[in-house]
Amino acid sequence: MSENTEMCKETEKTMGILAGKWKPVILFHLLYGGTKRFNELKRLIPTVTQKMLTNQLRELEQQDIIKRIVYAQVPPKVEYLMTDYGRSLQPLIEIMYEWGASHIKHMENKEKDLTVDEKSVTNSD
Amino acid sequence: MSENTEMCKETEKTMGILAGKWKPVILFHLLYGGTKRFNELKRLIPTVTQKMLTNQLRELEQQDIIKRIVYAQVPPKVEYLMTDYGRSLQPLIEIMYEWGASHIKHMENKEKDLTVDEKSVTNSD
DNA sequence: CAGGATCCCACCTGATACTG
DNA sequence: CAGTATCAGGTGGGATCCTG
Repeated sequence: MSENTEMCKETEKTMGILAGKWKPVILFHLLYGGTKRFNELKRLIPTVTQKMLTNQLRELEQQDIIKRIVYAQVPPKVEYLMTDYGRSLQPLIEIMYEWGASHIKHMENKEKDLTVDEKSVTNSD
Repeated sequence: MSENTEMCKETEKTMGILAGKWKPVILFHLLYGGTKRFNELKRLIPTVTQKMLTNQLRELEQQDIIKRIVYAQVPPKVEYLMTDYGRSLQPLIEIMYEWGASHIKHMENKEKDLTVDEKSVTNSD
């Protein structure tokens, strides 16, 4: 964890995996929801477009985070699931989730502070 | 940590903080190197431009992650440091760092695997 | 020293249409 | 079903020049 050695390429690498608007959401669903088909993910993430979903899934696949299984059958069927390696991201996703949750509260409290700063301070609700 | 509740806005919030090419690096330096002046950061991150450094610092400041202290003096002096709240990101940055480090090794090993896949498999080194 | 202002481009993102 | 192809828009990021 040295500060000066060629800056922290490690955190950048991690960001390289997580960067991309939909990747954390995809990982979240695959981690906690298990194997999913393409359209299942699409339903779970209604605001994503096919293009972007495909895009992000491909990148995660190339990075060995998720696995893509194609079934050679007439109604195409493709499944996505976490690789063992991808599962190592779970603690990170979990921390991100928890930090995000507390961050949301933090911001809400800041709002309140601004709202009540003119009211009586004795009211400690 | 439910899967279906309005998708995981929490992880997205966290990404909202960390997104930006230079933010993790900046946070890394401020977390482990302490208070830094503008040009100190610029020296520590040689490939960043003034514009982007300013940009990312401003965003982190607005998000209450870092604090910007301006000294009203003739040779301008501005210091940046983590807020108490920003410091709560430390475990996250640390996990990102560690995961990134192991990821780099993981990828190096994949390269090696591809290199030796034609050699004798009996060599279990 | 610590930026602000401008120009520029690549790529990220999205909507729509089409296909094996 | 699970994409691909194409077009269009917005934004992140970078280079350069200028300033209090």
